[in-house]
Order: sequence, then structure tokens, then C-alpha cells
Amino acid sequence: MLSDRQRLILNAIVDNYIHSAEPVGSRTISKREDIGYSSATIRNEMSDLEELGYLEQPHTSAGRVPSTKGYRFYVDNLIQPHLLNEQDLVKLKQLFAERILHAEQVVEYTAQILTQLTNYTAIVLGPEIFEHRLRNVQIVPLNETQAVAIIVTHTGRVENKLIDLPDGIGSSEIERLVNLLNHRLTDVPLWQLRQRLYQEISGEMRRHTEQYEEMLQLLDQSFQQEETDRVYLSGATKIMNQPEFRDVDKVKDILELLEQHDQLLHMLGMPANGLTVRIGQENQLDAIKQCSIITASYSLGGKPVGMVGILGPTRMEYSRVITVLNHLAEGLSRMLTSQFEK
Amino acid sequence: MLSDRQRLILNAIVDNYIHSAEPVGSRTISKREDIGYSSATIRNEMSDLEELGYLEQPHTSAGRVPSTKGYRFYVDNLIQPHLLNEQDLVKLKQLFAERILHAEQVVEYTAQILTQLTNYTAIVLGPEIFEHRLRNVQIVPLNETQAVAIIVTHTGRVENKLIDLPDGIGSSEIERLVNLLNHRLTDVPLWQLRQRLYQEISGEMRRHTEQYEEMLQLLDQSFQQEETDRVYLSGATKIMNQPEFRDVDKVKDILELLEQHDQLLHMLGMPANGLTVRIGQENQLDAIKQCSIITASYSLGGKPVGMVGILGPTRMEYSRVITVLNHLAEGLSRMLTSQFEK
DNA sequence: TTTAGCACTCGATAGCTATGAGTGCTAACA
DNA sequence: TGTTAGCACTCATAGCTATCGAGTGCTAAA
Repeated sequence: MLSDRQRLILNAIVDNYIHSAEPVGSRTISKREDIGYSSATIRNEMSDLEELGYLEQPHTSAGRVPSTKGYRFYVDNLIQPHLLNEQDLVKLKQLFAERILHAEQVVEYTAQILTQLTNYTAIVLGPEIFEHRLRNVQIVPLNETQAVAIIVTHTGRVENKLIDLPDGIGSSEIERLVNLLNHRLTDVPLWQLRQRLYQEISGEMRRHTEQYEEMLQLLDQSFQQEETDRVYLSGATKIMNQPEFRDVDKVKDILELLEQHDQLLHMLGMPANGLTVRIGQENQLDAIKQCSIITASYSLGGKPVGMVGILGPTRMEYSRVITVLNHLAEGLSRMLTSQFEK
Repeated sequence: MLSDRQRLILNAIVDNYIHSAEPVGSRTISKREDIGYSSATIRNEMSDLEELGYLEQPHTSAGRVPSTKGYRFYVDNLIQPHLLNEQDLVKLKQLFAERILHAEQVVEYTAQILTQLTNYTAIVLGPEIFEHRLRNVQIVPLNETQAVAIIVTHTGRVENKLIDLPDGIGSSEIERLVNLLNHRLTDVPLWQLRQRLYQEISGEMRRHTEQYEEMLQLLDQSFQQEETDRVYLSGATKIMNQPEFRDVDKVKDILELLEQHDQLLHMLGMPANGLTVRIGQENQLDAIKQCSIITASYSLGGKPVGMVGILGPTRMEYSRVITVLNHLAEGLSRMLTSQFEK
């Protein structure tokens, strides 16, 4: 276990490095107001901290830099709660003050506000669709052969798909079909739709055999599409402001990853409850082993359905970011829950 | 006017520079198979071409690089039609072979294929909405106070918006309202909707005064949203593969521009018929004065409604890009027109 | 008109040195 | 026994110079 002084010094080093991006020397630390020891003492402690794996030295005659383990300890044990200033709070309030908003728009704005407040890249996962329940189905014919199928969920999400109509199907037939679907499938979770179709109403639907096939296809594709389209990014280029990412090759790997929404989704995994911090080497993907990712889940009626996250350098303002994410996640949860929990 | 030999040499220089990214020297050119002159002769011609403004010299002891004017001449007068290989053609065909596709998905795939074929950043503008006509309006209540309003256009595009319902409105009232709207507004171009609402049915609607206000708001916002959401990007990071963009600052400016869809939209302007090439300095925005943008418009029933484009370094494979863009624009036009022109 | 030849230019590269931030260790001090 | 002053040592970085060579422009000959 670390002594109090070691913790104090580690905290000072991480703090300093976060803001300077330069390896921190013993003298820098000893000059700080909250430290009452000479540089020699600090040097000894730093040496110990390095031996214990909390610090690293880029080269012999340079200062020290926190290791992944060092950041981890900092995040888990040393972090001080960050207080947001008036301005930041106003921005957050404004987001949740807008009442008439599309679910997708809220998510998009959230991402934007996140980057504005943190100056890092924001990643937001829109609410998980599998828990969404069917509210309404519509089929709007465009001409003799084509129509748009529209699915509305109880959360107000709208999915739509262009479909080819079977030959010779009439508008009254379609209307009857839509009525049947709405009657039988309202409030069914989307992921059960196919199953229910098969089990319960395929019989009645079989009069329009082809239509039935396409309906299944449509729903199928709707889900797949959803999986990757839940990812909202903002401020992807912010990483280039960081001095340790002045190298095009590093940046390129990161930005390419950000373009691949399916990979992001896979990396972030299912939204677990609460806050997750992934620091540097703890990340699986090579491209972001010099980055940290912090995510917070938001929930609908107590169940986590999506997440808000920040991607930045390992040398990130953890305290501030965590505070902002918690605020946003809470706000989103409250908003979602109050809207749809009745 | 340039002599035949000057054209030959300019062509050789541009060609060479496009592939090597290095200033081209006289010896390199004189060694080419299609050139039968010594390096000294080439030097004299190069000197002349520089005086005329077609070439530039990074410094005295370096080779020459085409100027914006040089590229312009190359594009306007020297370019040879590029033949696509079998593989490329297959990819293009596959795109248009997929029948059951959402309009937005086609556009997204188009962008992806563009980057795949060219290795540059693709920018695609989805079909202009102002020409779209209303096909169908739906209002789906979610609970007592909220509903989703859905607009379907004759091209199969679906816009939706969460709205607050006025207090105490009943579902039969909503149904009547929707029927009224569908009855009166079908086939009206979207941009006329507000006007028509005011002129023709505000009277009948006034029974539900509040609803009427929100309907207007909804449509209004629908348009605005559309304006920037028409932009689809793919392969934004490709620019980093170019040796002249190894500098984070240059790249940053470009990528930041790409994040601002409204700026892109403004820069690209209304889709004029046919092909547009903007080379280097010809671009208004500083961030892309070292880039070229090539766009081709696609049309619906003869009228241009959107465009496909490529953003790359000035040192771009113009011939190939132009061919690919023409293919795609044509394909999109055919697809759109055959789908919706009946 | 073309080309060989040659002096000249100038960016890029390699090698060298000086600088200084920072360390580890030792010995003196409280 | 913990702390600190002092000092030799390390090593990345900046700046300087010399060298190299790709490429030019000009002149004179073919």
C-alpha cells in the first residue's frame, strides 16, 4: 500500500502531467505549494513509485510520467470531485430544457455538448432498441409496386424501410394487414416481433404470402441497421489538439477506428450500470492504447439502455470528464424516464 | 496558346507528379518513353511553362510542380479518358443491383463505394428535398401528451418529429386532422406546405389551434434538419494517406471542415447540371486550398437534385475520379428516375 | 533548333558540440 | 532515522557546419 506522502506525490505528478503534457521532474513537484519537501526527497519517493510501477521514465535524464497503473490508482483513489462553473451548468440545463425534441436529436445534442464542455471526442450510444416496444406500424404505398413501411416504438423512435409490394395487392388489403399488425403486435418488444409473427399471425397473413416474407425481411434489416446507427460522434478531430498526437499515423489509426461504428459498438459493449473508465493499455484495441475512454450509462426506468462517453488522451482531465458525464447521464435518464415511464 | 510539345511536356509533368508527389525534374521527363527530347530541351520548355504560370518551383534547385493554372489546363485540355477495370465495374454494378433499398441507404453505400474505388474522401449530397411531394402524413400518439408526426414523400423519404400534443385532444380528433391533411395536401411540394396550410386549411384547423401552431413548427424544423443532414461522408481519413498531408495542422483544418456539414453544403452550392472541378486555389475556403473537389450531379427526371463528389489533394487522379463520378451519377439518376418517374 | 557540358544553387542529411533539465548517490544535518 | 544539500553523470535537444546531390540556367557546339 502507498504511504500518504506517496499518494500526495503521485497525485501531484498526475495533476501536473495532465496539464503540462511534459514529463514531471522532482523540482517542479517540490516547488508546489501543497508539497513541503525538497526535490531530493521527492526524487527518492519518485524512484520508489517507479519501482512499484506507478511511474515511468521516458529516458534516464527526463522527468517521470504516470503509467497506466499510476492513472488507475489516481482515478480509483486520488481524484477530487470537480465542481462545474456557472457557465457549464447553464449549458447542461439548456440541453434538458428543450422540451420538444426527437429522441435522436437529444442524443446528437448531447454529443455536441459533451465535446464543448470537455474538448475531447464524444461518443454517445443512442438508446438500445431491443427494449423498445412497438407502438404503431404503417405501410404507405408510393405507387403500384413500392411502399414505405414505418415502425414507431413507444419511445418515439421511427424506423422506415422501402419495400417492394407483391404484384396485384390492393390498398384495402394493405390496410387490413396493417390493422391486423397493429392490433396484435402493439407493445411487443421489437426483438420479439419476428417470432410473434411466425407463431401467432403467420396463418392469417398467409393470404398475402409474399407480403409476409417481406415483412420479416424488413424487420430483420431494421434491427441490423439499428445496431451500428446508434453511435453518435462529435468532435472527432479534438484529439489533434493534444501535443502527444501531433503524429499523423497515430491520429489516423484513431480516426479510422472512429469511422467504424460497429467496432466502436463492440468495444464499448453492453451498457453496464454506472461509470466505466478504461485507461491506456487497458484498452483492447491497439489504436487507442494511448487513449482513455470514460463512459457512463443512462437508463430508462432503472435499466441501462445507452451510454455517453469521452475519448481522450490517457493524460485526460478525469475528474472534470467524470463529473460532466455523470451529469449528462443522469439528465438523460431523468428525461427518458419521465417521458416514457407512464 | 501552348505548342503541341509544351502540352506534351505539361501532361507528362502533371502525370508524373500525380503519382510520385515529388517535384519533377527535366531528366525524369526526358527519360519517359513518350518523350524524345533531351533534358536540356525539356529544361527550356519547363522554364517557359513556368513563365506562363503553368508550373512552379518550390525552390531553385528542385524540380517543378504544376500550379493551379497547370492543373486547370490539364483537366480542361489534356486528360485522357480513364478505363475502369473489370473489378471496379463489378462493384459499381453491385450497388445498383440491390433493389430493395432505402433512399438514404443508397446514398450511404454510394459514398462508401466512391472511397473504395478512389481512395479519396467521398462527399455525397442526398436528393434535394424541396422538390419532394407529400405522399402521406401520420400522427402516432405515444401517450396522452406526446406523439410522433411522420411525413412520407413521394420518393419514399420519411421525416419524423416528436411533438407535444395540446391538452385534451382526443384520438378521433387527431384522426380527423390527419385525414384532412392527407386529403388536401397530398402531392404538394414540401416547400409549399406551410403556405398551403395557412391559405387553405388554417380555417378548418383552427378548431385545434395549438395543434395547428405545432404542425407549422414541425414542418419548419423538418426542412431545416434536412438541409444539413443531406451530407454523407465516407473515408474522411483517406487524406492522411497523402504524403503532402503528413502535417497534423493541415489535416486538422480539413477534417474540421468535413465535420461541419452546413459549411460543406454551402461550399458545394446548388447542384448544377454536370461535372464541376474545383482545383486548389480556386476553392474559397482556406482549409482546402491544397485540395481539389470534383462533383457530379445526379438528377430525377432530368432535374439535378443531388451530387456525388470527391475531395482529394490537388495532386489527384483526375481522370479516374471523373470517370467514377460520372458512372455513379448516371447510375443514381437512372435508379431514381426509373423508381419515381411514373 | 537541339543538345552536351559545366558552374551554380540550395534543401536535405550527417556529424559535432554545447546546453540544461533531470537523475541517482553520498554525505552531512536535524 | 528521515531529510536535504551537493555533485557527478546521463541524454535528448538545439544549433552549427560541412558535405552531398538533384536540379537548374546558361553557353557553345552540333
